[in-house]
Amino acid sequence: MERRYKEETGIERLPKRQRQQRLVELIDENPFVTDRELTRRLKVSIQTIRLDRMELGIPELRERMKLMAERSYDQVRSLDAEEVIGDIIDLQLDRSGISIFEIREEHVFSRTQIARGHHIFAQANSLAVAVINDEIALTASADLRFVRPIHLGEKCIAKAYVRSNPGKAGRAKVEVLSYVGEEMVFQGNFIIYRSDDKKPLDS
Amino acid sequence: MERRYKEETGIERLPKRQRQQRLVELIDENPFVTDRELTRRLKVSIQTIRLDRMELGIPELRERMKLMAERSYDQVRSLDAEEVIGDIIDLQLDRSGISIFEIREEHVFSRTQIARGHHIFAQANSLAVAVINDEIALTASADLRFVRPIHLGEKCIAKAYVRSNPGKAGRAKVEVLSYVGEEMVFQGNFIIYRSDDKKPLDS
DNA sequence: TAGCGGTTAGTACCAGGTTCTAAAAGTCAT
DNA sequence: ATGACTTTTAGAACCTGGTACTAACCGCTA
Repeated sequence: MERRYKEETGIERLPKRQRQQRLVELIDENPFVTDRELTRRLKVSIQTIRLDRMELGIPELRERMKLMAERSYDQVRSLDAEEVIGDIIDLQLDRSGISIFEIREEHVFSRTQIARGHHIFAQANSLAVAVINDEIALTASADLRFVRPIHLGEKCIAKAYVRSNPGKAGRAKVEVLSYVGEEMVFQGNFIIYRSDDKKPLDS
Repeated sequence: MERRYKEETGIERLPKRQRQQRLVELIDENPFVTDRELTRRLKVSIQTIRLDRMELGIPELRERMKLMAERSYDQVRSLDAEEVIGDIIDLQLDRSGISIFEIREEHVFSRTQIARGHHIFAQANSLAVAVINDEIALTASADLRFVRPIHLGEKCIAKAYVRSNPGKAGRAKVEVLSYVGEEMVFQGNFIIYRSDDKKPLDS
């Protein structure tokens, strides 16, 4: 229930609900804040802060830091596995491959909710490199068409087809077509250098 | 100095140097280990563990977690600001722009230390979009050449030039040339849709 | 035998909490 | 104003995972 605090106290306090909301905001914008600091900001006792945290299910500072550390540690470990962007669900080396990539918050322009091009490229490029059956495969050149914008939440399915020189040295041509549902949203033609050639160029 | 412990103790211990090396390994492979756990693994007292940590300059568990949390927090924050990949150091809207991007661990293939193509593309693409003076700018198509591989630690300087339709509706052509030092390492031609046009395509 | 490096033990103290009990203060209906 | 009720505050005991410091001990060697 809302409470009207005595004006005599002269202390500006918020009703419970608003205070708890503010608490969430404060911790959100600085997860490293201690309860003691929060008492200063919210002008209530440390016990109130702690009751609020309990009600809201917000763990203590150390627990928050531990969670962040663990999360980042897991990420670092999986970053190594992230040689490929998107999940490859089918791969026939030197022939074709399919990968799925879901457009999430971090992939879109915040204003428009439209995926940034380099993520779409990254998926296609990764797949093109993966499909080449070679020690080292690097993108030499590419020709891209972004057919229509891809939005937050859409699942982008990339299909790669090796168009030339399968199993042979030098450069391979890979065509990648990306779809959302039935609709083609991206098309790219990649030239990939293979390791047996003398001068790999990139990727 | 090396010590030969009594065999009578029956306890297998390592000389100081090797123990400290092992300590580093253990903390390295699991940064969340407590001193107490380390006493179990290394069969020495907790004081020895702590002396070792001091000598080696390894902070306590909580400090380690805090550092990891802070590091990851900074990353998350910079990801948010990462509407543009690379630091833009010069921008003349509808004319030209320059950005710098340093190739770090997370940008390279671990095996070859060569930057993955999509990062180089991301820098160029971001710059091409940024240089267009419009509400919404999306990549419609692109034509890329990865001239030579870019390695870990190299600073990639991308220069973008608007080639057509400056300030006018429809689509703009942007050429991006990326250099390491004097050497051109990447070249891309982008077609960018501007918001005043009816159907933006991507980026 | 004294000295030295390395190890261990123990105590006091710390931050940043949790858990629990209890009391005080504010609010509302009657 | 009174009693019931929510909300806030206080305080003490306890916890983890340490730091800081003092003191002792062990094994070896000069």
